[in-house]
Amino acid sequence: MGRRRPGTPTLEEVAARARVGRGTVSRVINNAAGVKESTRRTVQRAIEELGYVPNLAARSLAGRRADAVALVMTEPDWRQFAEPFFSEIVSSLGDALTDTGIQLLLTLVRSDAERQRFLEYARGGRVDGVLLMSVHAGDPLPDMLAEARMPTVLLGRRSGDEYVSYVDADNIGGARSAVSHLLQRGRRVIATITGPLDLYAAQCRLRGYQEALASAGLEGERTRVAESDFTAESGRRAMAELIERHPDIDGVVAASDTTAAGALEALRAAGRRVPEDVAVIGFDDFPLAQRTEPRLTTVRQPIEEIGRAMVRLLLEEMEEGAVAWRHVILRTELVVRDST
Amino acid sequence: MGRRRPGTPTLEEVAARARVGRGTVSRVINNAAGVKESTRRTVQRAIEELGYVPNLAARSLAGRRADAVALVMTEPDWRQFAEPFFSEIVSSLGDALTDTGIQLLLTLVRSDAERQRFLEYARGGRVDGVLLMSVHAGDPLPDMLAEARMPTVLLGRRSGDEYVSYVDADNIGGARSAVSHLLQRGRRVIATITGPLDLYAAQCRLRGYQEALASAGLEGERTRVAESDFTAESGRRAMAELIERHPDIDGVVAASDTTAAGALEALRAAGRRVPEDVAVIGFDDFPLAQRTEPRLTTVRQPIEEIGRAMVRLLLEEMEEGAVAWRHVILRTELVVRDST
DNA sequence: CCCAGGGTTGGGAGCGCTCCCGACTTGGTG
DNA sequence: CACCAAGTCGGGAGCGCTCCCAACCCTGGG
Repeated sequence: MGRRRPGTPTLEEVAARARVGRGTVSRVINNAAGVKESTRRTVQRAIEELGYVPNLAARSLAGRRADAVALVMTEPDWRQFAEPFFSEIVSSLGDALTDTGIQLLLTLVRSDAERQRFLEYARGGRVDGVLLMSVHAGDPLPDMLAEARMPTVLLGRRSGDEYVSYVDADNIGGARSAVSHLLQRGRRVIATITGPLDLYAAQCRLRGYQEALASAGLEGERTRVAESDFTAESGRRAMAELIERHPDIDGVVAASDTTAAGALEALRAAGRRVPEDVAVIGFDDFPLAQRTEPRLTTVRQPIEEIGRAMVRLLLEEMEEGAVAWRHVILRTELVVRDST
Repeated sequence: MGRRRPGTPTLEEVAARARVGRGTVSRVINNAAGVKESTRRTVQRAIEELGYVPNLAARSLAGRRADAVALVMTEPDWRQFAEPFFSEIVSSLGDALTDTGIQLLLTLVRSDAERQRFLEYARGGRVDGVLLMSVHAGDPLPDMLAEARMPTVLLGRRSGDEYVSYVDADNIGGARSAVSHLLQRGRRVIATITGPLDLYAAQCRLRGYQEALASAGLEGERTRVAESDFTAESGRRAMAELIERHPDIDGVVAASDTTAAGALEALRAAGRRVPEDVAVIGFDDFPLAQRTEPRLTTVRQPIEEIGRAMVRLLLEEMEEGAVAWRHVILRTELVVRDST
């Protein structure tokens, strides 16, 4: 296992070259106050001349921190990763971390072995905190991290998750507003295409749909609900199924823009006009929503804010050492375009 | 910056509890030989009772290795990440690393600042090697890593890349075989939809297309070439454009399955039957290729082997300290389905 | 000219582990 | 029963950094 790399200059060597003490060099590289400007410059020159780079293992060991956080994807079906939601979130997290000096590391956890390995990595101190996305109902990872007292923030809660911090969008409210909008537009036979129902977010959106119908005095029929897995393909299938069961459908609330895009195709194939015959609403407001034909009315999730909030909560937990749990629910917003 | 976590037991404490020396405990946790079975069990019990987890920073510092490698995505347009190619590769790399005890970390490099930060991370010794995917022509990262003597393996070479290790598929050969196949099927007006041409892989596929046409004595017309960015949407657009320019097209070689899927839609929209009027060939052989209508004939890239080869090369470089460059070109394979 | 007090600086004491050498146990041999 | 090699073990010497306290340097007021 000879994995060592060629000798890099050490802090001590920089100190010798600049004719100062170790402490001074340390202060300079950490931008700490209390160093005379002239000294700082001397040290900086020595650093450049030697091409010095701090050894992060030593820094971690002495400083008891890693300056890195992990974003874990536990998606058992890792292909979901290809959905735009992931890349949008990852991007926003990256942005939110930009000037904290913290490195964002993505890791896959696709099996028990990988979960175990990651846990050792985290407990071993290679990261200071963990962001978890797309956590399914039975996943033990959050509890394991909690037990290890590792600061953790979930994206999207699971039902009953109180003893862990999370950031989530107001899925129920979003779905309600989608249905209300359709009702206002005079639609009366409204169906929904849900996401995978082992995801709490998908359950919430379904609940919002049902509640809105109920409070409008309309019967929420079970048969007007079809499940998808958030992909366009499954959206198409679900829509086809719904039309067949209920030819009189005049409105659909989809669980994501991707799903809605699939639904649009199915409607076109069935000869239904959108929005004239059937109005369609998506969820997420991804760039995709503006490129469909017609452009999609959709419930906007504030992805940018979600990322920022996750990072903020995580930093807070890291600061205080996970003594409290924080929950943030972000408001959604209906974006009306041409499909309703 | 109080980022420290609560006190974890140390190796020394385990040793004390098991009434052995530090060295013995170290041997046990590293599964080294030369420990009596009974001693090993005693130590193991102590480890469990204390819930001991090795401090990886200390291990790195003393052992001069990180037991981690990074997979860097330098895609300036990070949304490409959502393409299936990425998740397939990531999956195969994960598999290839499973029993090496090495943690795979994905990192995004979307800007100069992020590139700099990653470089410090890598040079600081947090990873033992770097895998680079989707490297565009002008990207300075490979050279920077080489200068730091960091073991590095590229996925897909860039033109003229000799002084860096890489793994690539035989893109030229793959494209040639696609064209040959169409010629055999009696097609004579063959177009191509390329990938983004600043990617060497896309250039190679284009070259293969041109060479195959030339050696069949057919004129390779420039106007039968349309560029895409590997997305379905751009494939659709490119195809529409091609049909307009050349209504007599009877064969198309697309630069990826996703692009081909887009092309299929455009053909359908234009009332062309596949394969009767126009034969279509994809590239990659993703699961998608079997779900299109009709199922796609495609040039298979051996993703699994690519991942394994990348890991193998990287491990070799890590072992010897980047003293040589290795190049592996993997054969592609034509998979004939219903679209030709 | 002396001294207080703030601004700088040096370097000891770890952080928790691996490496490795020397020492101690065995059990078999002569 | 002495002796030796192989099998086990203990613990010193770092790895390169941060933290922190003591020591030093000035400056200005008394």
